[in-house]
Amino acid sequence: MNKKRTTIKDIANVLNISPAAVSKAMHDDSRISEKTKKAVKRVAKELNYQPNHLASALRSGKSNLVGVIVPRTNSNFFSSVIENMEGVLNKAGYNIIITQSNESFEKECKNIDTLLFTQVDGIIASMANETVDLSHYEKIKSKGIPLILFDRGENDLNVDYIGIDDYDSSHMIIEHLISKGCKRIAHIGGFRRTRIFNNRIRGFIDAIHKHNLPHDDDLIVESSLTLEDGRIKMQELLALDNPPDAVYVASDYAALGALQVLNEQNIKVPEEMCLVGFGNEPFTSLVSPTITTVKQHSKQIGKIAAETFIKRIKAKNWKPKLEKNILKSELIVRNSSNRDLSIKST
Amino acid sequence: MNKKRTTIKDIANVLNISPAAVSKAMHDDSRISEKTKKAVKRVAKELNYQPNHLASALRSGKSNLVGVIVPRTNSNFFSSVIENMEGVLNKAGYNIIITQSNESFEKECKNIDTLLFTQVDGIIASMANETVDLSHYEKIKSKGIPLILFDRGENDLNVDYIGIDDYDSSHMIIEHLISKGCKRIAHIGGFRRTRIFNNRIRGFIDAIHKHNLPHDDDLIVESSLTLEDGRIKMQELLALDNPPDAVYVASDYAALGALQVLNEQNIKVPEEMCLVGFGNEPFTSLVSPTITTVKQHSKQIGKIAAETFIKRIKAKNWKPKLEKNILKSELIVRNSSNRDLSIKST
DNA sequence: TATATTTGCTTAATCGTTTAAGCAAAAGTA
DNA sequence: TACTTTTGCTTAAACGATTAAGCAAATATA
Repeated sequence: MNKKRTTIKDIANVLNISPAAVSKAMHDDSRISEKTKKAVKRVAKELNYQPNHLASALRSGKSNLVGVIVPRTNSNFFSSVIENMEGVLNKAGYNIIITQSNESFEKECKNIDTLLFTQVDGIIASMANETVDLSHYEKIKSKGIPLILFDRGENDLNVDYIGIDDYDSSHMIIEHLISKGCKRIAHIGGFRRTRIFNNRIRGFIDAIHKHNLPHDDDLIVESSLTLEDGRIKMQELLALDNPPDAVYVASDYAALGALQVLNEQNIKVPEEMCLVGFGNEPFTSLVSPTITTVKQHSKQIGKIAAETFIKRIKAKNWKPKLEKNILKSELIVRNSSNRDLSIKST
Repeated sequence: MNKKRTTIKDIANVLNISPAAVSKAMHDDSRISEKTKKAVKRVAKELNYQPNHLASALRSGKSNLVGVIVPRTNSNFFSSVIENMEGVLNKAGYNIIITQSNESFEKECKNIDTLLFTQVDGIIASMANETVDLSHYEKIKSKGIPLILFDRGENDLNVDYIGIDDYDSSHMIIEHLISKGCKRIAHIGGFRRTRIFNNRIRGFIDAIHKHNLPHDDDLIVESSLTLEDGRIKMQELLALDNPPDAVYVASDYAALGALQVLNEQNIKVPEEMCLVGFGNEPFTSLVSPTITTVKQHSKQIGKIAAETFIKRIKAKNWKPKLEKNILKSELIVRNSSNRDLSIKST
């Protein structure tokens, strides 16, 4: 029962040098001879030395841990972002702690406390739907550790941000729908208080105006964008005196709910109603009809977020110039909007 | 720019007592007077004291961190397990570090190294599909920290395990299909080397025999159970001279692939072919027809796994009696197998 | 009143590493 | 040869908490 871990002291004893020399040898300090370095590394391997992360973190003030906060992990988008973030961070010697807010403001605050308590070197987060008060994020900033936001961000916080161009995405969608002959387009959006949803709504309205389509307030609704919200809002839209001939939903989950209602009411998609979602969740290609949606480049977002963190850590002199990475999104046209123009036309 | 954190020393200075007294007061040591405790806690709050987790972990040898390894987080099952595990562990003062293996053996090994390096107090894991060699898990055991497996476990490791009764689940499914008039049932399973898939196959075979249905080796196939695998294996089954009238697929993803093929080939589900999946992924209730599946009680599995860990930590004297929690699963009957018996009957 | 026990703290060592400071010996320079 | 510089290490003090040991003063017990 060999409970005792090997420490640098043990290595030092074997080689009759000081623990300090061992520590420096392990870090390839220039003031240690190659011979000693070789010997130290050999003995370290022989004794199966595993550095005590806590001790080095305590001494150096660095934990080599990055905290990640996402609304939930069981979304394809977030899980893909995390996977790619992890790849970059692991290579740079960082490990990540993933926490979920479940879209709850309270849980998000707790997560931040947990992460700060764990002495993470930085936090990469995507805000919960509920979040309006930003004081807990200010807390991170005031500690002086890097904070990077992605997808769900907030301009007021004045921190690095990586996301897609939501405003432009709305334009892409509207132009696609117009090209499919749609004349009266509705938008089931998220709440305006969240930046990305506000941008999507602004993009929607501006694109509508640009192309001289009717701007009817009844056609723009806000919700939490759950599947159930999608159902309810779709029903409301269908009950209008003058219902739309296309719906752009700001989330795939809500789009699915809308699709269910359309199927139930025997409204043919895309013939009678075009439908577009957002996020490219896997199920969009599995349901019938398959749903046209927007790909958010989760891989790049993850990588860039991680790289931005590393830049911030390396730049000791906290430069105020912020990274605002806005990626172009990609429209994935599927059956829910891909109707034959030879029948209906311009 | 107030970079300096408050330490117990600062509190001690304010109150003119020793840091040791402060530490004890914070931990409600019986040898500290109520008056001092009150004062310490008041000053701690005033100075916004946050205990340095690294220092206490280093000294006490406990990190209060639990490592979690899952094949992937973007599955509803695993994300729900994690959420519930987290609830229990947070209450007990533990935080969790989530890592994903992406079903890769190599990544799993790396994750274990990462977690051990981070000095976690225990590891709760579900094994990757690829994993056959168990030496890296033995490494955890040899460090003397608790290892708890769930869902994807392995008897040879001789550790605590929480999962559902896969053998019994197969029986439930077969009996349900027989009650729906199915006479020739096929099984698209996972690889036998993984315990749960082996159990499902064993259960399938035994149930077939028990009810005197034909046991045809062509009707039992093994695969990685991806959506694509489901497609391929379904096509193979349909190409048989004597194809089945029902298919039990050991994963919802593969079941979805099978359903796509059936839809494409205009084979009516459930009239001509009954289909049952496994896992109760959300999309099973979203596709058309909805898929009959098995609910795995992710919430309970998460909770019990966390509670088992806590038990192990508290039981300093490493009792060899292992927890083997086998929960009963629940069959969720949906349209893909719910055919009208008044037409076809016993 | 004398002794034992309890209370409420302090002192100092410790966890394993990093790192500033320092010091010989070796090598370079004039 | 006499000096500066570089090399290759050592010493010792941190980092911030925990904790065993100890010691007065207060309280209890005989």
